[in-house]
Amino acid sequence: MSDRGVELRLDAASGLPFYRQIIQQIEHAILARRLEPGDRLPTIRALSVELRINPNTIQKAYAELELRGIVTTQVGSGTFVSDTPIDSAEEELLARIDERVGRFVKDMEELGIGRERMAALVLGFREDR
Amino acid sequence: MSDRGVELRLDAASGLPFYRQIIQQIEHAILARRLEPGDRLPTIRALSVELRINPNTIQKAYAELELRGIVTTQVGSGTFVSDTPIDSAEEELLARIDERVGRFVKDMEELGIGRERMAALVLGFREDR
DNA sequence: ACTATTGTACTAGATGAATAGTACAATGTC
DNA sequence: GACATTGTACTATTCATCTAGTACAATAGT
Repeated sequence: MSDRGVELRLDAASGLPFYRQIIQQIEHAILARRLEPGDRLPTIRALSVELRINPNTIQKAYAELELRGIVTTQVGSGTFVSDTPIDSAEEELLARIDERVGRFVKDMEELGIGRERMAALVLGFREDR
Repeated sequence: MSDRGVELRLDAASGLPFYRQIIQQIEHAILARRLEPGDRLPTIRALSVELRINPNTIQKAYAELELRGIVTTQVGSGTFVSDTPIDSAEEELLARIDERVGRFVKDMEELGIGRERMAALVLGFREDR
């Protein structure tokens, strides 16, 4: 069974709320095949202890993941990666997105731009002339 | 005197606060030479009426622009674009940044990604493995 | 059946930020 | 010098949103 699983790392300074970081990292782990269908996610309580945050915050993340069909939850037994968490069409799209975001972030960081500013630039950009 | 000046357009749905949109758009107008050194910006009150927002919101934007040396304010007469709002080294950098942001936004929009999501992806991206 | 373990629901606190309200100060104009 | 016009300062309200607290419900294991 090896080192299958998620290694969640929260960054309070990132500007992204915890629950959203969790979602993103789990999604990413699935795309990277570090999590596969059927794998069990850490229990809400276990994570809540490990990350030192409230159970509800993780619950919120898991709930959204379930809504998107990425995980399935079974009260009493846990939360599991769905059979087909991401269909292959979507998967390819996500891979492309990830690739572009990575390129962009790297480029911008080389220009000395921090994440927050990148985000602001993206939000405020207008094509107009 | 022509059509020199700014055409500010606020978008409440953009996720960026008004005062920041104002800053960004004025900066952009300067880079695009639609505003030049010495040009007078709309008065706080005039904008407050036109945009239907509180004077203080514009004041906040102008204050930050002044702090950055981009504009100069004279109580009684108004707010003006500084002599050298942006030095040429910085200008080139900003142009490059703008270009990359534009490319990125366009790419992502073609993939069906909205601004908010782009911002979240940027904030949460991790190079790790 | 019992008990522990899992997720769930609901409420409330806390925080932070953006914007608004209102009154003030300085300068320009006549 | 009076008055209008400009920016400024300070406070407070609104608002959203995340996170925490706490108690509940369902399932699994024995």
